[in-house]
Parts: sequence; structure tokens; C-alpha cells
Amino acid sequence: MIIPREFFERDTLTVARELLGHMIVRRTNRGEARGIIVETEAYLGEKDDAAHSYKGKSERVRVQYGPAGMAYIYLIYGMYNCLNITSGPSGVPEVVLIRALEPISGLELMKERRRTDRVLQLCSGPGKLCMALDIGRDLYGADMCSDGPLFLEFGQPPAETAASKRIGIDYAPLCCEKLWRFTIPGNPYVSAPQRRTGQRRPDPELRTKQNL
DNA sequence: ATGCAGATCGTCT
DNA sequence: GACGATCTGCATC
Repeated sequence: MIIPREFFERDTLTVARELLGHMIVRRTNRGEARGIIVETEAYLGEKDDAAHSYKGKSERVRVQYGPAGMAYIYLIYGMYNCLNITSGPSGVPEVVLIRALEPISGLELMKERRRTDRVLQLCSGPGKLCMALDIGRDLYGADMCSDGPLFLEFGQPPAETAASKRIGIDYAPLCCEKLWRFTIPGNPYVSAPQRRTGQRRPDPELRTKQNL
């Protein structure tokens, strides 16, 4: 079942947290690939100095000022794309950055596009998951609440969620300490910076066998 | 396990 | 003209 627009028309921090456990579906002429969202970050527009829309309107953030549930995609460091979903009331420039997925189907497609067989690292970062799902800026502004090349489906909400500091925004003194990053704690597909404590890699034998 | 350099280009000043 | 909401490989401890 596709997640309806109303889901995204709520408080962005709530949307970011509640997106955990649900599914991203990507369809291309080569087939379908999907993954469970295990890590997100909220960007709160004009009250968040880390947000692209902090200083108001520009061509790049145009879609953030439209309806919720649309794809906001941007190029980072000249070589990777990052996928966000617009959220909050229409016209409020807030988004949820999708930071990591647990791959569920289309693994062969993902491996090829990522040029690696390591399943744990296929989608464990915002740039990686866009590469794995072949998400490019041609999908800028795509409606993610209807059947099409890119949409969301309800999955299984996790038993627990965790909040932590956002990654890579030390240039934003006002908000860099905010706990606006959300993860499914203990999930091995979360991007590196928070896997740390208590986490252990699968045993080496299983790893070579299953490419983990 | 931690750290750093390099790749590379659209967007905004 | 400067700078990233990143990733990878290589160096070092």
C-alpha cells in the first residue's frame, strides 16, 4: 500500500522518525528494487541553519515550497545525489533526507550499479542508496505518493527508534547539536557514523559466503 | 580503528 | 570563485 500524502503533511520531525521501517520502491525499465528505510534526517527550513532552504527561495530548493511527498534531489560534492522527501504543510520548505536502506529486492541490480557485492554497503549512505537505486536529478520533483518510478510503501514500524546528531553539518553553529537524525538502533545497514558501539560485523566465514 | 586526500560540478555570492 | 547534507582508497597506529 502506497503511503498517502497526508503522512508527509505533518510535523517534519515526526515524519522523519515514522518513516523508519517503511519501504522505498524504485522502478526502471531494468526492473524493480526496494529497500527498508533505516536512517533519516530532518531539515527544518528557515529555522535550521543546516538546511538548504535556510536562506529562503532559490532555484535549487524550488520543490520544497510545493506540496509534501515530492522528491527533493540534489547533487553533492559534484558527484553524488541525495534523496529527500518534502514534508510539512504545503509551502513550508522542510524535508526528510533518506540516509540508509536495508536492501530487500533488486539486489543484483543494486550490486551492479554500486559496483560491489558487499550487501551491507549497498545503501548505507545517502549517496550510496541513490546510486544503488539509480536515482538521479531527472527525478527532481517526482511525486512519491503515487505509483510511478519512485514511491513509498507502508512496511513494518520498528520496535524502537533512536535520535542522534546529524552528519556533516558542522558548518551550522545554530543547529549542529540538534538530535534530528533518526535510526533503527542496531540495524546493520545504518551508515557508518552511528554503527559504532556494540555492533559487530557478521563472522568472517559467513561474510565471504554471503558477501556481507 | 582512525585519518586524510582526491574526485568533480551545480549553485550561490 | 568558493564550497559542500559524500564516498573511496590508502596511510598510519
